[in-house]
Amino acid sequence: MRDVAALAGVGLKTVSRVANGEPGVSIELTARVQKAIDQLGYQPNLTASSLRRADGKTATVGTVLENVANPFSAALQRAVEDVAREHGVLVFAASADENGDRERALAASFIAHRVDGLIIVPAAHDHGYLAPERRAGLAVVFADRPPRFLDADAVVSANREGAIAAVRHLLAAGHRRIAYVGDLESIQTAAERLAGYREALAAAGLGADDSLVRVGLRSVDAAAEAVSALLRQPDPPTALFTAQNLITEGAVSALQAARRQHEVAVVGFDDFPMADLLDPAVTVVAQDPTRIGRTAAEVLFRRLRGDASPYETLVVPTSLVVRGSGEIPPPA
Amino acid sequence: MRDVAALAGVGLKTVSRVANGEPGVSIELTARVQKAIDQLGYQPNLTASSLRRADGKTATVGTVLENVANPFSAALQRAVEDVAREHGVLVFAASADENGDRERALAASFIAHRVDGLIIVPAAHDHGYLAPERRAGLAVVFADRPPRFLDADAVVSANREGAIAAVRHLLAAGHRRIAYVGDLESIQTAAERLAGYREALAAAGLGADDSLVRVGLRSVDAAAEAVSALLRQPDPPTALFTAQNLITEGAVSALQAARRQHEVAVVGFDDFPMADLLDPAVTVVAQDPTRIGRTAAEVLFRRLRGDASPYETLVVPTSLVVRGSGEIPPPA
DNA sequence: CTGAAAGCGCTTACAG
DNA sequence: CTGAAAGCGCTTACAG
Repeated sequence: MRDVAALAGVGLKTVSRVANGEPGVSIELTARVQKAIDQLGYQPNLTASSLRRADGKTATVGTVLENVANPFSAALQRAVEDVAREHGVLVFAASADENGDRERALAASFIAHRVDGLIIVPAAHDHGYLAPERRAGLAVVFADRPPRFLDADAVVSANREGAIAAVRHLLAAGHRRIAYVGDLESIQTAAERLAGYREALAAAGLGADDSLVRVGLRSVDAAAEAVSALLRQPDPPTALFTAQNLITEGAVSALQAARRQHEVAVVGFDDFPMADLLDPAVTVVAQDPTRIGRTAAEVLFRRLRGDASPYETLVVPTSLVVRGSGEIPPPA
Repeated sequence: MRDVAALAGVGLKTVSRVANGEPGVSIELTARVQKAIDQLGYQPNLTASSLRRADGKTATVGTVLENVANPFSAALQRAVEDVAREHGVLVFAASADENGDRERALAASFIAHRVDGLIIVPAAHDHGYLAPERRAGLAVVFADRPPRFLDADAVVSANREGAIAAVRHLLAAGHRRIAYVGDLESIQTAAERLAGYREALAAAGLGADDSLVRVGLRSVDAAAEAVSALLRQPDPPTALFTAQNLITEGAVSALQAARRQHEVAVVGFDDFPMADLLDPAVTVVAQDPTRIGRTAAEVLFRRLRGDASPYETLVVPTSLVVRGSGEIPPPA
């Protein structure tokens, strides 16, 4: 910028005005400065300007995802990117892999880089660590799961309602022995889905049968094994509610291995690619990660614009996508 | 930092030394400074330090992907993130959606934010625009596709060889009428795959039959329609080489709709989730986006460390994953 | 071992 | 309309 000013024979401030499109520079000087800019290939340094700028904004935000490589996180990230682009803001992406320490480390790194805001899919179990930063002006929105020990904006799926819809769908097909196959109960969304499952069964007058509940499954293989075991037990389920993506995949794989995919009904929570091309096609309660991401980003930018209304939790509805596997009737 | 120095009763430089873990500060002063840091909740400002620092590095890099939401891009992004983390570097992610102007705009934005390096999956057809920045010290590595009109490092898949392997596999099963269903020929990787297809056929003494080549397909639906049309033509193919992810999905969907998925062989280029759970499971030539991303990032960080050896293009091999659809024999 | 002065590239708050 | 001085939060290059 100094070089541009020297070449154009003007003051530093005049170059700054031209570079930022500020009004009040004569046409003649504007042209001279522009010419010098082009000639030197000058590129403004946003990081320097944000340092001095009154609001201190860097025009960057960070997302802490579960794992960019999984479709849910990727769709959420893309939605955040699209909203950020409308605001001329760049997005850092990072994966915490369900590791609370990693989440904290990533948040700290984002803060050191002075992001304006953070969108976090919680891995940690205590978000109090963000309180001081927030007081210092950082905007934070939680996505997919609510924060703990911190009052903040959050955008989540209707987990309990979605689970209820899934189980009701199986009940309507005539099933009475419906298994729940799910992730760690310590994950808030997983707990909500299990609660929904229990609530739907209770509403139908069915007691809880713990032999039909399998939780704590952390991989496709673990889910497949759990389903295989369920199928082999004395009084097996006639239908499965699989409470998450990878678990649905494991369940389908186990049913195929046992050649029972056309006998045992399945409704999965969360949609996945190719679900409609499987045989049978898989009925799911679909979440809407794009809408979750977009909504979270919109809330974030509202806060950055100064909105100081009370924090709120927005719930994004799920939708039942009927494809075949969930409509298999129980054996006569 | 000024506040910390005041509270600890030391000079600014001493705080700087403690914050950066530089040696040569007495134990006593270190303790006093540390206490002040904790008490004030001081967080160093990386963006300010990089401004003054000798090397000017910001400890950030940017990736311009096709679209974070697709599995290939997402896996690549994740691999870049993992390598960057080892170097204490944060990663911006952005999607160009095959739009060259968007790629340029994103690169310009990253440069304004003073990233140390860029990993680009090319959408533009001329990368000369990066030459001045590179001279100014920016590191750039291209992934998945080579750059044009710019000498630079690139990491790509063995597209031609992979296509040859796919077609040879179908030839070995006895097929003679093998269709090519692919994306825009203007995409360099797509052109390579088509060339590989032609080369493999020629090597088997089979002439080119243009009625079996469908290109320019930009969506799942377009691919499905093209395959439906192929199946209806007078002398239909007995096997399909689908040259990309979404096209394979469309082809499988069209075959299922025609109930011919067990009669017409398919080998796809690029693996996809659930390929092994389809009926028949889909044989593919798998790319390795994780390795592409990791390799590109490693090259980038080598350059940032000062490696000035000649630019090179690294080729990541593909692998044939035999699952069923590619082993269907031609009708007797 | 410690710290005062200068400066990174820019914007702010003025004065002309 | 134009620009010189001060300062954002830090590191560099010194001097003690």
